[in-house]
Order: sequence, then structure tokens, then C-alpha cells
Amino acid sequence: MENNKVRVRFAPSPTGKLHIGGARTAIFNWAFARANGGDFILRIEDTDPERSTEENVDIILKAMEWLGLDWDEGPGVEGPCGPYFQTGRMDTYREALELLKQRDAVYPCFCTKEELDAKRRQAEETEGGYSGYDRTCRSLSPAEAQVRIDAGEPHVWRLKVPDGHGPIEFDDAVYGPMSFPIEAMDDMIVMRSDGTPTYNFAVVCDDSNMGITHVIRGDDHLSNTPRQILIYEALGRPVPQFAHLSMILGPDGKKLSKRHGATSVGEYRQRGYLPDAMVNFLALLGWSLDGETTLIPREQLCREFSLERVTKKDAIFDETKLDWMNGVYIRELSAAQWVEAAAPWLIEAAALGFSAPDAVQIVPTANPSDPSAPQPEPIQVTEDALARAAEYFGAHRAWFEQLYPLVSERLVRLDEIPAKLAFLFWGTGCQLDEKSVNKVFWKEGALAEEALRACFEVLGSQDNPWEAPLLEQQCRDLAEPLGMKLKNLLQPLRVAVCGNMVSPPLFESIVLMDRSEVLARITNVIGKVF
RNA sequence: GUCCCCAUAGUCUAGAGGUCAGGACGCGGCCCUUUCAAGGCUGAGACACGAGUUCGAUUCUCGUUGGGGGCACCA
Repeated sequence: MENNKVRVRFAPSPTGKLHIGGARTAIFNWAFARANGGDFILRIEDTDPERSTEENVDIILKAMEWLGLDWDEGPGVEGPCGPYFQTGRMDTYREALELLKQRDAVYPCFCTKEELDAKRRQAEETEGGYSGYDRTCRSLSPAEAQVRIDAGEPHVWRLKVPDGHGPIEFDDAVYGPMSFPIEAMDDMIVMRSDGTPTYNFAVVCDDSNMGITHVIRGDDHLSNTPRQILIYEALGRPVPQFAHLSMILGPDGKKLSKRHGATSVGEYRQRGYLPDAMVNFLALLGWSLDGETTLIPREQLCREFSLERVTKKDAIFDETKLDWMNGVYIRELSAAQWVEAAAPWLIEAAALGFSAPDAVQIVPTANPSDPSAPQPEPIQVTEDALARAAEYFGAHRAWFEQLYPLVSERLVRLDEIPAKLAFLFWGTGCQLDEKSVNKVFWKEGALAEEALRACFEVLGSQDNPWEAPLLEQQCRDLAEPLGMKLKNLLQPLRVAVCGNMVSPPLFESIVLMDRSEVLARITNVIGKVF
């Protein structure tokens, strides 16, 4: 390990999925390491056996990979400071405790959890507030304590807050000079009665043993910091640079939680957000490059991230801006990249289309704002259709790439793809949106039918190659002789072919389907509607 | 209760003792247009409040209010 080399870590505990706030912390650490040519270490804090699960470890690792936050040491990337799971480091905590015992910096405490809970409750009720452990066991003589230990009495080990210690001070890279009165410090437990370390103890041991130079973490640890400094001091280890990050709150200004909807990285992935967009967006929550730049590719983030430009103010997670940014990133993709990223949804689109009945149907318009209104019956995607779609996708990548220009400017999230593109896979059937039918067909009546028949002639003429610009021009040329506005001419065609008055570009869509299918669809619609 | 932190538009933010308080999302209008978008132009919108320091404070200090976090044999 080189001297002075920046070493930072992200240390999630696998008691849940990787959530937005954690991801932001990870991004800041990662970007800081990259910007300073340092190491980014991933450490799993799994000392709570009750709540830690292997499944969550897997989810966190997957989320990190998806976000593109590669770690230099950690699970799967062994390094000089492993293991990188706290459960594998128990020896190191015991060693550290021995050192503290030698230095007379800790003492055994025999108070039971029940006794402590009772005292805390009482203190809260009577004297208006609990102010820490009353240090009952601190006055035990070493001899007496040893007798009780030898007798097998359960005990924890507590850190002695040193007498005569001044206020605990440190210079936070974000918050600046901090000072905490020593009176506010508790004789905290470092080792539990079952021999496992508490969080604050394990963190300090690990950060110290792993040579962490900068501890960049959530604001919720700000008041843990003086406690941890006490441990560093007791251990005689150098204190790292701290940098605390403000919290990310929900739209209501409250702590981000499940009731705010999606909070885990995995959920955002499922909803069709791009990892690059997530990283860019999250990086801007509490950090800015210059106040002007909002689109910051990860390469630039890795070059120019700095702790000096981190804000102290809590940030509200505003999904509308993320949506915008995701759209920007989608538009910057190449067609091939898009097909790669959108594969699951493209397959779903095809499966949805394959599953639709091969007939003309009028379906009620979805109305999310009024649940009592008749909603369209969702089309059941069959296993068979899904398998067929996956196979079709595998065999027609180039064809799918042609879809990109049709939708790239119309997508905010990738999960909008199925609804937008299913019509391409309907065959000769057509799911007509009720509102569109009312507005475009029935309101216009004979005019709409006339328009459809005229367009049918153009599309059906074998003299016309199946090419968008030519077909479009010929259809447009119909308007004048028929005395129609372009809108009245082409919207019926759009509804008949795409099922909806809102769709991707008409002729570009049409030529991606079989001529026979398109013609059949128009004929069927004319027969069914008029 | 106690300790700590924060405060520029609805949101993310820039900013300096004297600025027309800048940018982005969102919102309104116009343009483009066969739909929806995207794009271009344009408009409305902020320094929480009260003292003090100062020739001058949104910026510095104190207080108020509002918000957030910690105080576990959780992490």
C-alpha cells in the first residue's frame, strides 16, 4: 500500500436492498477515489445476523455492478486487507479489544439489557431524558470483575470515556470544524455479550486496518463520529479525514422510505432507468461541478469530482428531473446500445403484440386518474408468446435497431416501450383505442372512411415500393384532390394501423411491418367500424 | 429531553460584502408539425424572519422560526 494513497470505502449492511441514499454515498466515494487515483473498497457490514441475508448481499453487489461502480477491493476482488465481510474479521475485533484491555481503555459491564432498558425508560419519564449509561460497572474493582467473568456471568465491554478529555474536535471536509462536548459521550459498548463487536467498534477497526484515509458517509453518522474518534484514540490509531453527506429526502421533505414509492436501485432498474442517468442524477444531489453543468458523463465525474463542492443541505429526490435526464441519456444511445439496454422491454412488446387477439377490437381508454371508469382489460401475455418473442428478438436484432429512431425522442423510461410498440406485432389484428375511435373515426364519419380507402389504394399499389418517404409523399398528395386537411387524411390511417391517435411516426412504422398485414388491418377496421 | 447539523424559486443548484441573484428540471406562451414527442425562442418564479456589524448585506455575527439527524448488546 503506497503512502498517502487515497483509500475510501462504501460499507453497506445487507439488511436491505441498495437504496437511493446508499447509492449516492457509493457514487461519491467511487468518484472521489477515481478522481484522486485512489482505491475504492467495498466492505459488507454483516455483523447483525438477525437482519443480514445473503440474498441482500447479492442484490447490493448486482446493483453496484449495474451502476458501474467498480471496486478495487471487496467481495470477488480480494486484496491485501481482506476479508471484506465483517463476519470474516472477528479475530481482528478480538485483537483490538485485547489491546484496549491492556491499555485500560475498556471495562466489563454486567448490566443486563433489561436493566438498561428499565433505567432508560425511567429516565425518560422522570427527569426528562436519558443521558447515557450511568457507569454502574465502571466502578467495579478489576478483581471483582474478573471473579464475575470467571464465574461465566454474561458481560459486555464498554469504552471508558477518558476523564479530563476536552471537547472532541475534527475538521469535516464538508461541514468544516466540528466540536462535541465530552459530556455528551456515553461509555459505549464496543463488544457485545455474545462476543461480536458493535457497529462503531467494528467500523473503526476495519477503517483503521484497511488504511482508509477518507471516510465519506451519510450525515446520519455525524454524531457517531466523536464516538468513533474516541475509539481511534484509545487504539492509538490515526484518525481519518471525515466527510459527511447530507441526507436525501422524499418529495414531502421526510426521510426517504417505502411510502415514497421506489427507493431501491433495483426498482429503478426495473422501471427502465439507465445506469448512466442514475449516476449522473445522483451525483448532482449534493454536489455540483460548477452550477451550470447538469449533464456530466461518468468519465468527467471521475475526473472532476471533489469534496470541496459538496453541499451541506439535504436534498429532495425529485423524480421528474430524473425522468428528463433519463430521456436525454436514451437519446444519446446508439441504436445497438439501445437494443441491448432495452432488450427485456422489446421482448415484452413483441410478446404483448403476439398475445393480442387476431381481430379488430375497440378497447376502453386507460384512465389512471379515474379508477371507477372502465379500464381496458390488460392483455394476458402467454408463456408461449413470450418464448416466441424472445426467439424473434434474438433473430432480428437489426430489425429492432430500426425501432430506435422511432421512439428515441419519445421515451422517458425504457418500460414505456411495450405499450408504445406492441402494435407492430399485432399481425392483422388491431386493438383500437376507444377515445381515438371516437375522435378520429366517428366524429369525422364518412370523411374518415374516405381517407382510409384512399390511403389503402396507395399502400396497396404494387407499383409502390415499401418505403416510407415515397408512401408518405403519395399519401400527402391525396389531400388536395380530396379536399382534406392532412390531419383528416392521415389520422384515420394512424388509428387503423397503430390503434391509437398517438403513435410513433406513421410511415416509418408502417414500412417495418408486412404490407399484407397493414392492408389487412385497414380492411378489417373499415369493415368493423364503418 | 439532550447533542449536532441545515436554510437561494415547487425541485436540484451557482454565487460574491456592492451581481440585471446565474444554470437545470418542472410550469406558461410562441415557432416547427399528420399524432405524440424532441428541438428552437420566450415568460412567470427565490435569497425564511428579526436584530447587529458595515457607507452598503442575500453573503459576516447573534437570536427566532422551520426542517433534518444522533443519543440501542441496529447499522
